[in-house]
Amino acid sequence: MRNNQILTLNKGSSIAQDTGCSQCMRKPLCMAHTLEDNSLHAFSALVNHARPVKPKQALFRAGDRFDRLYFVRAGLFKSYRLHEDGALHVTGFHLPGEMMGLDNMNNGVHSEYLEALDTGSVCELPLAAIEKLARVDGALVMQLMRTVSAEVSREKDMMYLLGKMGAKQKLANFLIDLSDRSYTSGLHRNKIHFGMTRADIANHLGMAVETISRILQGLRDQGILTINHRDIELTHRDLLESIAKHGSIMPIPHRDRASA
Amino acid sequence: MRNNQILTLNKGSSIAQDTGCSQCMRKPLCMAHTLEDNSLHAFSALVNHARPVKPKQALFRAGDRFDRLYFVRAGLFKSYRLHEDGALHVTGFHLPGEMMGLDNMNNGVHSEYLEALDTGSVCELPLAAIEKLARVDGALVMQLMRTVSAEVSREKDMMYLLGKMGAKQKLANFLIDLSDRSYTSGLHRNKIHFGMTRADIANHLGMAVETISRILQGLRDQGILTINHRDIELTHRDLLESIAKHGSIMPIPHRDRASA
DNA sequence: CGCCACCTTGAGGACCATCAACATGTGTGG
DNA sequence: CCACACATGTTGATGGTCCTCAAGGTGGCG
Repeated sequence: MRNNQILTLNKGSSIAQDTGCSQCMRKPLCMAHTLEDNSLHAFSALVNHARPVKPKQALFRAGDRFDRLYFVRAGLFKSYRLHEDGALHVTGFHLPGEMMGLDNMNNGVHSEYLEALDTGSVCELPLAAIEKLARVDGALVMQLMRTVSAEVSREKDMMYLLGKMGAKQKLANFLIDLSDRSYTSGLHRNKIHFGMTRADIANHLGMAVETISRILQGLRDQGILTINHRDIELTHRDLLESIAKHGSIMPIPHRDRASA
Repeated sequence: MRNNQILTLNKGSSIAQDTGCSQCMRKPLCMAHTLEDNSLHAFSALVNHARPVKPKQALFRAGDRFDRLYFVRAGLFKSYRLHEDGALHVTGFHLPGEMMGLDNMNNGVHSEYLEALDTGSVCELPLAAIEKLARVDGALVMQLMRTVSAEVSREKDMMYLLGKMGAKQKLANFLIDLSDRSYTSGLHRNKIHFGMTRADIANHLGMAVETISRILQGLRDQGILTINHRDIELTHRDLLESIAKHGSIMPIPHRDRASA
């Protein structure tokens, strides 16, 4: 009982009038949500909607031509890079409504791999369409810029996390982030389902799998969350947030501070 | 004998016909370099050129309205964030030709601070202008996207560095990167001049100042570089690159490898 | 000259990666 | 339905890397 009902929308044929943006159930999340009716129509006409994707299927590989942007309609995706020395680095996970594939438009060739962890579907926006759209509606370009900017912002957060935080704080932030994004995608806020392995998480956060395991058990022992395979329930979000912010549980938040 | 000659171009008046993009000495580095003559003209007319900046002067602060993009014309800049707990995080350094200020267009308010480390100058592109320009020339939008995409790509590199590398490897990569970018900006490749303190570097790379110091001395003792205050000369770039790639000096690069 | 910011050097210990072994779950074929 | 293999996850012991604290050195600028 995963997201099959979404896929079936597109199953029978490729006519799929009903998969256009205006009636998309993900519209509130999509970058298209701010567009006016006529702009939305133009946008929708240029998008390839709801292409189904199977688990482990790759949307693109490093070296592939960079000719379109992707938006998650359903499912969970991960992107990663392969470095010269053979090291693999998981650069991100992608939930419904989020943009993917903006890894290196610069030289027209992807630098990342992008693959599905789940059954899912994506919408595709050809790069060539953007230029056209820009002429029709400048606001859309601005919206695209905003989406990209948000991505940049999130990556700076990630840099802070990777550079400055201890293992526990990293994981706490990861969980909260995932929880928030799941919630934005319409799922329950405190019940997270992973599609990724702990190795994926560890790799992404720059730590060892064993450390993930230990910290997770530690949080469970403190009664902050419950674990069941890849399902986690946050039973004490406040405490987890305290760890995410300060690296440990703060007794009572002070309000006075002789700050600089 | 820093970059004063550039500033003097703009000193006398603000008429400054000669500070337009078409004759800018930084043009080869700027995102404007791919534009056709007529597009370039339209672009140039909307840009505020070569605004001079004094050391420590802030171009914007977190909370300021996000209404323009900046391009370094001369000098060195650093951007940083202030986190809830009071922690400061240096998010990047910016050399001539590079774009700055795309930290959070999303909600129209900056999330970073951006300030000059040196005397310098910047060009400003009002956001409102982008929308106009898009209608004139779709290619410019694409160019902007490419610039942004390059930024995203660089940040992913940074995530890898912060998450996966040891201290020595981090610093080696930082030096090489700085060297390359200095070179791109027209300076000598193996003679780097810092405008930033070691504390800034340490903060940026997620390490302690003491570690920076120690590793730098270590590299000096190995004869890989020479240090003079904030001037560093790379005397054995190959060795430094080896450290940057593998975390240590590799004896002889193998060419045969039973890879997967 | 003396202050202050910046940098260096040393000693000790925390944190977490690593190695190793085991547990649990999942899928496959008999 | 069971047996087996493989992937994934847990748990424990050990050591290295690098942060922290502390003290001293250096240069710039009033």
